[in-house]
Amino acid sequence: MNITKNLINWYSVNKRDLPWRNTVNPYFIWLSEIILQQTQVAQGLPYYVKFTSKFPTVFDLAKARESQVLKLWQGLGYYSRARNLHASAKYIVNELNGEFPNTYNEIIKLKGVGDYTASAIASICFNEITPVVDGNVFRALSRIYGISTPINTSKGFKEFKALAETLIDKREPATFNQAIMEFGARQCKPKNPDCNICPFNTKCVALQKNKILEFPVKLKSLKVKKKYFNFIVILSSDKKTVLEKREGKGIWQNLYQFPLVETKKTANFLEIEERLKDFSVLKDKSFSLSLYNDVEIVHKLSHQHLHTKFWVVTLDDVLPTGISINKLIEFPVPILIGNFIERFNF
DNA sequence: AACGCGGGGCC
DNA sequence: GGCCCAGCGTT
Repeated sequence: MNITKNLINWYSVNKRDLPWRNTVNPYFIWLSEIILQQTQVAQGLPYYVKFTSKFPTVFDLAKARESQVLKLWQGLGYYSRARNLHASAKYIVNELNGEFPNTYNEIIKLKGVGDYTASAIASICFNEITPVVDGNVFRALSRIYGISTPINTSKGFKEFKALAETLIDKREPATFNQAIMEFGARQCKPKNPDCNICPFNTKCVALQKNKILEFPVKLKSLKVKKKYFNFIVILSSDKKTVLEKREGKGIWQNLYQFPLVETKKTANFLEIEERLKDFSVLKDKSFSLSLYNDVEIVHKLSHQHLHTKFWVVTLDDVLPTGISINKLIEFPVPILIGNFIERFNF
Protein backbone atom coordinates (compact mmCIF):
# COMPACT_ATOMS: atom_id res chain seq x y z
CA MET A 1 0.00 0.00 0.00
CA ASN A 2 1.24 3.42 -0.96
CA ILE A 3 0.78 6.02 1.75
CA THR A 4 1.53 8.92 -0.54
CA LYS A 5 -1.04 8.02 -3.16
CA ASN A 6 -3.62 7.06 -0.54
CA LEU A 7 -3.29 10.44 1.14
CA ILE A 8 -3.69 12.27 -2.15
CA ASN A 9 -6.70 10.15 -3.09
CA TRP A 10 -8.25 10.71 0.31
CA TYR A 11 -7.69 14.44 -0.11
CA SER A 12 -9.30 14.60 -3.54
CA VAL A 13 -12.49 13.22 -2.03
CA ASN A 14 -12.50 14.90 1.39
CA LYS A 15 -10.89 18.31 1.03
CA ARG A 16 -12.81 21.35 2.21
CA ASP A 17 -13.42 24.25 -0.11
CA LEU A 18 -11.46 27.05 1.55
CA PRO A 19 -10.66 30.46 0.05
CA TRP A 20 -6.89 30.02 0.16
CA ARG A 21 -7.24 26.80 -1.83
CA ASN A 22 -8.38 28.73 -4.89
CA THR A 23 -5.12 30.65 -5.29
CA VAL A 24 -1.36 30.20 -5.45
CA ASN A 25 -0.70 33.90 -4.98
CA PRO A 26 2.10 33.79 -2.40
CA TYR A 27 0.82 36.89 -0.61
CA PHE A 28 -2.53 35.24 0.05
CA ILE A 29 -0.98 31.89 0.95
CA TRP A 30 1.46 33.62 3.33
CA LEU A 31 -1.42 35.49 4.97
CA SER A 32 -3.40 32.30 5.42
CA GLU A 33 -0.45 30.39 6.84
CA ILE A 34 0.38 33.06 9.42
CA ILE A 35 -3.26 33.29 10.49
CA LEU A 36 -3.51 29.51 10.80
CA GLN A 37 -0.45 29.08 13.02
CA GLN A 38 -1.74 27.42 16.20
CA THR A 39 -5.22 28.40 15.07
CA GLN A 40 -8.08 26.27 13.83
CA VAL A 41 -9.56 26.93 10.41
CA ALA A 42 -12.95 27.92 11.85
CA GLN A 43 -11.35 30.56 14.03
CA GLY A 44 -8.96 31.93 11.40
CA LEU A 45 -11.27 32.00 8.39
CA PRO A 46 -13.09 35.29 9.15
CA TYR A 47 -9.73 36.97 9.76
CA TYR A 48 -8.43 35.78 6.40
CA VAL A 49 -11.50 37.30 4.74
CA LYS A 50 -11.03 40.57 6.63
CA PHE A 51 -7.32 40.84 5.84
CA THR A 52 -7.56 40.02 2.14
CA SER A 53 -10.40 42.49 1.81
CA LYS A 54 -8.74 45.32 3.73
CA PHE A 55 -5.23 44.63 2.39
CA PRO A 56 -5.63 43.10 -1.10
CA THR A 57 -1.91 43.36 -1.87
CA VAL A 58 1.33 43.35 0.07
CA PHE A 59 1.63 47.06 -0.77
CA ASP A 60 -1.62 47.83 1.05
CA LEU A 61 -0.45 45.92 4.10
CA ALA A 62 2.94 47.62 4.05
CA LYS A 63 1.30 51.04 3.93
CA ALA A 64 -0.88 50.41 6.98
CA ARG A 65 0.01 51.49 10.49
CA GLU A 66 0.87 48.78 12.97
CA SER A 67 -2.06 49.75 15.17
CA GLN A 68 -4.43 49.21 12.22
CA VAL A 69 -3.01 45.75 11.66
CA LEU A 70 -3.28 44.91 15.35
CA LYS A 71 -6.84 46.23 15.42
CA LEU A 72 -7.82 43.89 12.58
CA TRP A 73 -5.99 41.04 14.33
CA GLN A 74 -7.77 41.74 17.64
CA GLY A 75 -9.19 38.59 19.20
CA LEU A 76 -7.02 36.15 17.28
CA GLY A 77 -4.20 35.97 19.83
CA TYR A 78 -0.45 35.53 19.46
CA TYR A 79 -0.13 39.17 18.44
CA SER A 80 3.53 38.87 17.48
CA ARG A 81 2.17 37.22 14.33
CA ALA A 82 0.52 40.51 13.36
CA ARG A 83 3.57 42.60 14.19
CA ASN A 84 5.87 40.27 12.23
CA LEU A 85 3.42 40.09 9.33
CA HIS A 86 3.44 43.86 9.06
CA ALA A 87 7.21 44.13 9.39
CA SER A 88 7.69 41.48 6.69
CA ALA A 89 5.26 43.24 4.36
CA LYS A 90 7.34 46.39 4.65
CA TYR A 91 10.49 44.34 4.04
CA ILE A 92 9.02 42.77 0.90
CA VAL A 93 7.93 46.14 -0.47
CA ASN A 94 11.00 48.15 0.48
CA GLU A 95 13.80 45.62 0.03
CA LEU A 96 12.38 43.20 -2.55
CA ASN A 97 10.45 45.64 -4.75
CA GLY A 98 7.24 43.98 -3.70
CA GLU A 99 8.26 40.62 -5.18
CA PHE A 100 7.54 37.74 -2.85
CA PRO A 101 10.56 35.48 -2.23
CA ASN A 102 10.13 32.22 -4.13
CA THR A 103 12.35 29.62 -2.46
CA TYR A 104 12.28 27.99 0.98
CA ASN A 105 15.67 29.52 1.84
CA GLU A 106 14.49 33.03 1.03
CA ILE A 107 10.98 32.69 2.43
CA ILE A 108 12.22 31.52 5.83
CA LYS A 109 14.09 34.81 6.21
CA LEU A 110 10.77 36.60 6.71
CA LYS A 111 9.96 37.44 10.31
CA GLY A 112 7.34 35.11 11.72
CA VAL A 113 8.11 32.42 9.16
CA GLY A 114 9.73 29.23 10.40
CA ASP A 115 10.29 25.80 8.90
CA TYR A 116 6.64 24.90 8.69
CA THR A 117 5.42 28.11 7.06
CA ALA A 118 8.36 28.35 4.65
CA SER A 119 7.73 24.76 3.55
CA ALA A 120 4.03 25.39 3.09
CA ILE A 121 4.50 28.52 0.97
CA ALA A 122 7.40 27.10 -1.07
CA SER A 123 5.49 23.94 -1.92
CA ILE A 124 2.04 25.41 -2.46
CA CYS A 125 3.10 28.45 -4.48
CA PHE A 126 6.31 27.31 -6.14
CA ASN A 127 6.12 23.49 -6.21
CA GLU A 128 9.28 23.14 -4.15
CA ILE A 129 9.68 19.63 -2.75
CA THR A 130 9.83 20.45 0.93
CA PRO A 131 7.57 18.63 3.39
CA VAL A 132 5.49 20.37 6.03
CA VAL A 133 5.60 19.13 9.61
CA ASP A 134 2.86 20.59 11.74
CA GLY A 135 0.64 19.26 14.51
CA ASN A 136 -1.47 17.33 12.04
CA VAL A 137 1.53 15.65 10.41
CA PHE A 138 3.00 14.71 13.81
CA ARG A 139 -0.26 13.07 14.82
CA ALA A 140 -0.96 11.19 11.59
CA LEU A 141 2.55 9.84 11.12
CA SER A 142 3.11 9.00 14.78
CA ARG A 143 -0.06 6.90 14.77
CA ILE A 144 0.38 5.20 11.42
CA TYR A 145 4.02 4.30 12.10
CA GLY A 146 3.73 3.97 15.87
CA ILE A 147 6.52 6.47 16.51
CA SER A 148 7.01 7.23 20.22
CA THR A 149 9.69 9.90 19.97
CA PRO A 150 8.33 13.01 21.73
CA ILE A 151 7.31 15.49 19.07
CA ASN A 152 8.33 18.57 21.05
CA THR A 153 12.05 17.75 20.94
CA SER A 154 14.56 18.52 18.21
CA LYS A 155 15.17 14.79 17.80
CA GLY A 156 11.48 14.21 17.25
CA PHE A 157 11.20 17.01 14.75
CA LYS A 158 14.14 15.73 12.70
CA GLU A 159 12.74 12.22 12.70
CA PHE A 160 9.31 13.28 11.45
CA LYS A 161 10.74 15.72 8.95
CA ALA A 162 12.94 12.96 7.50
CA LEU A 163 9.99 10.56 7.32
CA ALA A 164 7.86 13.17 5.57
CA GLU A 165 10.76 13.71 3.18
CA THR A 166 10.51 10.08 2.09
CA LEU A 167 6.73 10.30 1.66
CA ILE A 168 6.22 13.61 -0.16
CA ASP A 169 5.06 13.30 -3.75
CA LYS A 170 7.86 14.67 -5.95
CA ARG A 171 5.44 15.64 -8.70
CA GLU A 172 2.73 17.06 -6.52
CA PRO A 173 4.39 18.39 -3.36
CA ALA A 174 1.72 21.07 -2.96
CA THR A 175 -1.13 18.59 -3.05
CA PHE A 176 0.65 16.11 -0.80
CA ASN A 177 1.43 18.67 1.88
CA GLN A 178 -2.12 19.91 1.99
CA ALA A 179 -3.43 16.35 1.88
CA ILE A 180 -1.51 15.13 4.91
CA MET A 181 -2.51 18.19 6.92
CA GLU A 182 -6.15 17.91 5.96
CA PHE A 183 -6.01 14.21 6.79
CA GLY A 184 -4.69 14.99 10.26
CA ALA A 185 -7.26 17.72 10.81
CA ARG A 186 -10.35 15.88 9.56
CA GLN A 187 -9.74 12.12 9.76
CA CYS A 188 -6.85 11.49 12.16
CA LYS A 189 -8.30 13.91 14.74
CA PRO A 190 -6.94 14.31 18.28
CA LYS A 191 -10.14 12.95 19.87
CA ASN A 192 -12.62 10.36 18.62
CA PRO A 193 -11.20 9.69 15.17
CA ASP A 194 -13.47 7.36 13.19
CA CYS A 195 -10.88 4.72 12.38
CA ASN A 196 -13.52 2.49 10.74
CA ILE A 197 -13.44 4.66 7.64
CA CYS A 198 -9.69 5.41 7.67
CA PRO A 199 -7.76 4.28 4.57
CA PHE A 200 -4.89 3.19 6.82
CA ASN A 201 -6.84 1.22 9.41
CA THR A 202 -5.33 -2.11 8.39
CA LYS A 203 -1.75 -0.97 8.86
CA CYS A 204 -1.91 1.82 11.45
CA VAL A 205 0.41 0.70 14.26
CA ALA A 206 -1.34 2.75 16.93
CA LEU A 207 -4.73 1.30 15.96
CA GLN A 208 -3.45 -2.29 15.95
CA LYS A 209 -2.30 -1.77 19.52
CA ASN A 210 -5.55 0.00 20.35
CA LYS A 211 -3.49 2.96 21.53
CA ILE A 212 -4.66 5.71 19.20
CA LEU A 213 -5.01 8.27 21.97
CA GLU A 214 -1.48 7.67 23.21
CA PHE A 215 -0.04 9.15 20.03
CA PRO A 216 1.61 11.49 19.41
CA VAL A 217 3.89 11.40 22.46
CA LYS A 218 4.58 14.81 23.88
CA LEU A 219 6.70 15.96 26.83
CA LYS A 220 4.47 17.54 29.41
CA SER A 221 4.71 21.25 29.94
CA LEU A 222 4.84 22.91 33.31
CA LYS A 223 1.85 24.08 35.26
CA VAL A 224 0.16 27.32 34.34
CA LYS A 225 0.90 30.37 36.44
CA LYS A 226 -1.74 32.39 38.22
CA LYS A 227 -1.64 36.16 38.00
CA TYR A 228 -3.87 38.75 39.60
CA PHE A 229 -4.79 41.66 37.36
CA ASN A 230 -6.70 44.78 38.42
CA PHE A 231 -7.70 47.13 35.65
CA ILE A 232 -8.47 50.69 36.72
CA VAL A 233 -11.30 52.12 34.65
CA ILE A 234 -11.31 55.87 35.16
CA LEU A 235 -14.47 57.81 34.29
CA SER A 236 -14.23 61.58 34.25
CA SER A 237 -17.03 64.13 34.29
CA ASP A 238 -16.31 64.94 30.63
CA LYS A 239 -16.75 61.28 29.66
CA LYS A 240 -13.13 60.38 29.22
CA THR A 241 -10.98 57.53 30.45
CA VAL A 242 -7.35 56.47 30.43
CA LEU A 243 -5.74 53.77 28.31
CA GLU A 244 -2.11 52.75 28.37
CA LYS A 245 -0.07 50.99 25.72
CA ARG A 246 1.61 47.75 26.78
CA GLU A 247 5.32 48.00 26.15
CA GLY A 248 8.06 45.53 26.92
CA LYS A 249 8.17 41.85 26.17
CA GLY A 250 5.22 40.24 27.90
CA ILE A 251 1.81 39.36 26.59
CA TRP A 252 -0.24 41.69 24.42
CA GLN A 253 2.73 43.80 23.32
CA ASN A 254 1.65 47.10 21.70
CA LEU A 255 -1.98 46.52 22.58
CA TYR A 256 -3.87 48.90 24.86
CA GLN A 257 -5.41 48.37 28.27
CA PHE A 258 -6.85 50.25 31.20
CA PRO A 259 -4.09 51.10 33.71
CA LEU A 260 -3.07 47.82 35.31
CA VAL A 261 -2.33 47.10 38.95
CA GLU A 262 -0.91 43.63 39.39
CA THR A 263 -1.02 42.08 42.85
CA LYS A 264 0.42 38.92 44.41
CA LYS A 265 -2.98 37.68 45.49
CA THR A 266 -6.53 38.71 44.85
CA ALA A 267 -6.75 42.39 45.73
CA ASN A 268 -9.10 44.07 48.18
CA PHE A 269 -10.54 47.55 48.24
CA LEU A 270 -7.91 49.05 50.57
CA GLU A 271 -5.03 47.67 48.56
CA ILE A 272 -6.30 49.22 45.33
CA GLU A 273 -7.05 52.50 47.08
CA GLU A 274 -3.45 52.57 48.28
CA ARG A 275 -2.04 51.87 44.82
CA LEU A 276 -4.16 54.64 43.30
CA LYS A 277 -2.01 57.12 45.18
CA ASP A 278 0.64 56.48 42.53
CA PHE A 279 -1.71 57.59 39.74
CA SER A 280 -0.63 61.08 38.73
CA VAL A 281 -3.88 61.84 36.90
CA LEU A 282 -5.77 61.33 40.17
CA LYS A 283 -3.43 63.48 42.21
CA ASP A 284 -5.35 65.91 44.48
CA LYS A 285 -8.63 64.97 42.81
CA SER A 286 -11.81 63.78 44.40
CA PHE A 287 -13.09 60.43 43.19
CA SER A 288 -14.95 57.32 44.28
CA LEU A 289 -13.80 53.73 43.83
CA SER A 290 -16.02 50.72 43.20
CA LEU A 291 -15.52 47.13 42.11
CA TYR A 292 -17.25 46.23 38.83
CA ASN A 293 -17.13 42.45 39.03
CA ASP A 294 -17.68 40.87 42.41
CA VAL A 295 -16.53 37.52 41.08
CA GLU A 296 -13.10 37.41 39.53
CA ILE A 297 -12.96 36.90 35.79
CA VAL A 298 -10.49 34.12 35.08
CA HIS A 299 -9.03 34.64 31.63
CA LYS A 300 -7.26 31.43 30.61
CA LEU A 301 -4.23 31.55 28.38
CA SER A 302 -2.26 28.46 27.49
CA HIS A 303 0.49 29.38 29.95
CA GLN A 304 -1.16 31.56 32.59
CA HIS A 305 -4.51 32.19 34.23
CA LEU A 306 -5.33 35.83 34.73
CA HIS A 307 -7.59 36.43 37.73
CA THR A 308 -9.05 39.76 36.83
CA LYS A 309 -10.97 42.53 38.55
CA PHE A 310 -12.17 45.74 36.97
CA TRP A 311 -12.21 48.72 39.34
CA VAL A 312 -14.18 51.81 38.40
CA VAL A 313 -12.90 55.21 39.47
CA THR A 314 -15.51 57.93 39.08
CA LEU A 315 -13.85 61.31 38.95
CA ASP A 316 -15.58 64.58 39.83
CA ASP A 317 -13.46 66.47 37.37
CA VAL A 318 -12.42 66.71 33.76
CA LEU A 319 -9.53 64.73 32.31
CA PRO A 320 -7.64 66.83 29.75
CA THR A 321 -5.19 64.05 28.90
CA GLY A 322 -7.81 61.30 28.75
CA ILE A 323 -9.41 59.75 25.70
CA SER A 324 -13.11 60.01 24.95
CA ILE A 325 -14.99 56.84 25.73
CA ASN A 326 -16.54 56.83 22.25
CA LYS A 327 -13.02 56.51 20.83
CA LEU A 328 -12.30 53.38 22.85
CA ILE A 329 -13.38 51.17 19.99
CA GLU A 330 -10.54 52.43 17.81
CA PHE A 331 -7.78 50.96 19.97
CA PRO A 332 -6.49 47.40 19.61
CA VAL A 333 -7.11 45.71 22.93
CA PRO A 334 -6.85 42.16 24.30
CA ILE A 335 -10.13 40.28 24.14
CA LEU A 336 -10.32 40.40 27.94
CA ILE A 337 -10.54 44.20 27.73
CA GLY A 338 -12.70 44.14 24.61
CA ASN A 339 -15.32 42.00 26.34
CA PHE A 340 -15.39 44.39 29.28
CA ILE A 341 -15.84 47.40 27.03
CA GLU A 342 -18.76 45.68 25.31
CA ARG A 343 -20.51 44.77 28.55
CA PHE A 344 -19.83 47.87 30.57
CA ASN A 345 -22.44 50.57 30.21
CA PHE A 346 -20.22 53.60 29.61
C1' DA B 1 16.45 22.70 25.15
C1' DA B 2 13.09 25.35 27.50
C1' DC B 3 9.98 28.89 27.71
C1' DG B 4 6.64 32.67 26.48
C1' DC B 5 3.07 33.79 23.62
C1' DG B 6 -3.98 34.03 22.84
C1' DG B 7 -8.07 32.64 22.30
C1' DG B 8 -11.52 29.25 21.19
C1' DG B 9 -13.36 24.59 20.92
C1' DC B 10 -13.83 19.94 22.51
C1' DC B 11 -14.31 16.40 25.90
C1' DG C 1 -10.19 20.71 34.37
C1' DG C 2 -6.85 19.32 30.37
C1' DC C 3 -5.64 19.20 25.66
C1' DC C 4 -5.25 20.81 20.97
C1' DC C 5 -4.88 24.00 17.15
C1' DA C 6 -1.70 24.74 9.14
C1' DG C 7 4.39 27.43 15.15
C1' DC C 8 7.78 31.11 15.97
C1' DG C 9 11.20 33.86 18.49
C1' DT C 10 14.09 34.40 22.41
C1' DT C 11 17.20 32.94 25.82
